[in-house]
Amino acid sequence: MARTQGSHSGITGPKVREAALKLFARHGFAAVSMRQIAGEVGVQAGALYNYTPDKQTLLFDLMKTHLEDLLAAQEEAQAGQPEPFAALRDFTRFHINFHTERPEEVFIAYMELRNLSDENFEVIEKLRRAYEGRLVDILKRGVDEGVFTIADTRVAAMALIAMLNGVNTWFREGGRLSLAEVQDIYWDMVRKAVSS
Amino acid sequence: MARTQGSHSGITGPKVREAALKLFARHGFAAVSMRQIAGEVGVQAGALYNYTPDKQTLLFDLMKTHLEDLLAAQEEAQAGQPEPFAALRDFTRFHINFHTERPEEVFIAYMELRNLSDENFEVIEKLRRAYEGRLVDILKRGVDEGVFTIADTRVAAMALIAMLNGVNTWFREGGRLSLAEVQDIYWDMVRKAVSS
DNA sequence: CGTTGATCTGAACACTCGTTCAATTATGCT
DNA sequence: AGCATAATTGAACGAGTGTTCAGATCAACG
Repeated sequence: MARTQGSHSGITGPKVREAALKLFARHGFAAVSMRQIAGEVGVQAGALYNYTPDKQTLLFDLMKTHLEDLLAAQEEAQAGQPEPFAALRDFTRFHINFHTERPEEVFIAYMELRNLSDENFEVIEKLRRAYEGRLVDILKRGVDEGVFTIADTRVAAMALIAMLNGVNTWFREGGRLSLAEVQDIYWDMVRKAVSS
Repeated sequence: MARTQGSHSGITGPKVREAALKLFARHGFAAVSMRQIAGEVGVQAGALYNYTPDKQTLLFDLMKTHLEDLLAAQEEAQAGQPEPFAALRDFTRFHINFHTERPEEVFIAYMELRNLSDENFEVIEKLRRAYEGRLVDILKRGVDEGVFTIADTRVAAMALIAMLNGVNTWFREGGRLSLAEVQDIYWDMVRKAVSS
């Protein structure tokens, strides 16, 4: 046998990425085989190599796309907000929103860093640092304008992002709290943490 | 060949756990083979099965021991601190201290949950929740006594622990900041986050 | 309608995996 | 000193790994 009916790059390509995303998030990169991904797509393992040069690049592309989307979305959400206080509030809400909408991508981007080659790791790390930089900038502006009281902006940025990332470990849509309520609770803590 | 010189359960046993800890933390559970662990110990793969029934139990024991140590150490550090404010300060310092001292155990305990069987996962999750409960209790007492202002104690506990765990992702001994400085910075943020 | 190129199969390659076990040797006890 | 047993080896098991590729088939274009 060979090419199957209805096969098309525009369909199989996204399917491969979706299957990899789901399986990597669920079982971890190392624990998922190319045959499992192929099975999820409905194709033989060899066919995957029309869409990725190898398994690791598949992981890398997922992470890279996710972080680029994150940066682009953050830029749009934040577009021209000069007030540090409002900017921090928007950042907090945006971060929770974006991350709870993509739990699988987030999980992979934070858990599978060690499975990247050195070069790929550098690319991903640079993107992550760029995102952290956005928050650092907001905090610095706030400190300069006397709106925030922060001992160390870099540490504060790391601390706040870690705190916000924590939402993904427990929040489930349809649970005790709505997303809006969670956003309010976290914004309350963030706001107070950077106040005097 | 067979039993080697100097071989002893009291020596090889801990060596196996140390090797597994180091390798699991560095490469991830699924990416580490029993032969790699054995190589690190200086023994053949078969010999490992004198110390663990299987690979997964090896992981489980590492996680269980870590969390039990954490609970015991926290209990001792907190022993009879009735004041919620002082208790939260002590908790913050203790948590940072304990976690930065055991980066490998912490990493494994948070990253390898999905590699546990259902029963093993339940045991670990119960221990983790017990630890979170310690913080929830402190926060609740503080709210009752009017010392803290918190919208949702459970969420606040999760948020604070996530924030404190973040230290492990960037802190390195001998870096720009000392551990004491880091503890002060985080305590400052924690304190403010639960204040009115 | 015929042809070309994209797409997929299925088999194969060369390893690696976790785990078991008979055989063998060192250690600790009497 | 001699013996029981704890500790380890090394080979073996069956299954699974990522990746390659010739050959087969389908889709689309001229």
